[in-house]
Amino acid sequence: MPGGDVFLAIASPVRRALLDTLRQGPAPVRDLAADFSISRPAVSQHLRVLRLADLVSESQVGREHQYRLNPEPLQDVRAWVTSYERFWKERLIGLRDLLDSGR
Amino acid sequence: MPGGDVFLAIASPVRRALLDTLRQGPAPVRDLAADFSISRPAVSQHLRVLRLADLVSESQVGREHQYRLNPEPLQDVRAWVTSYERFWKERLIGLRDLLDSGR
DNA sequence: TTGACAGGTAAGACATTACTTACCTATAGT
DNA sequence: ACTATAGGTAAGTAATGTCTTACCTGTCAA
Repeated sequence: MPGGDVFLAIASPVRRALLDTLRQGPAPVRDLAADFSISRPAVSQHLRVLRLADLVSESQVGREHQYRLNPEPLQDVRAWVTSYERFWKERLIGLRDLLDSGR
Repeated sequence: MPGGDVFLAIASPVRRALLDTLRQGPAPVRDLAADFSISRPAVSQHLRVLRLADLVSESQVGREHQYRLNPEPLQDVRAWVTSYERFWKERLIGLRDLLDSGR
C-alpha cells in the first residue's frame, strides 16, 4: 500500500484518465486498456503506480483482475491545494478592489 | 504563461516547497535557494517549470528577480480532486454503516 | 571603472519514466 | 487435454527530468 507518492501518481494524464474511468465502477484491465492507444502492459504498469500510491485496489475475480478506485489518498492533495485557497481569494478581492477603484 | 502542466509542476516536492515558501510573500531567488541543499541553478530550473505552469510570476527589481506566487492554476487541481469528493464520502458513509451494523 | 552580487542559460552526467515486444502463469471454455 | 483469454513481468530502448559545473549578462557599490 505505501511507498508511492500521490502527487507523482496523478502527474500523468494517462493515470488521471484511468482514475476518471474507475469512477464509473470497478473494471478489469482489459476494459481499462481499451480506452487508450498504448499497449496493455503499459496500462498494467500505470496501474502498478496507482496501486503503490494506494489510489486503486486490485482483486482477482476468476481470471480477471478488478481494479477499484480508492480516492482517500487524494485528500492529501486536496488538503495541500486548499491551503492555497485564501491566497487566490485574496487575489480576486484585490482585483475586484482594483476594478472598483477605476470606476 | 501557458505550455506547462500544473499537475506535473506540483509533482516535485522541491517545487511544492518553493510554492509553500512563496506563500509568505514574494522572494528573490537567493532567498528561495537558501532553503534547499541543491544548487542555485537547480532552483532556477524548478522556478522555470513553475513559471511555465503559471504558478509563479517573475519581476525584476534592481538586480533581484522577485518571484511571486500565483495560485490560480491550482484551481484546476482542486476542481479535479474535488470531483472525487463524493466518492470518498460515500466510502466513509459505507464504513460508518458497517460500524453501526456491528454495534 | 573595477569588483562583488544576482541570477539565467548551456552542456553534460546520471537517474527515472514510459513505452515497446516477448514471455510467462493462471483460468475458462470446448 | 487443448486453446483462447486475462494480465503480470522482464528486458531493452528512447525520452525526460534533475542535478552539477562553467559561463554569461546585468546591476549595485566603492
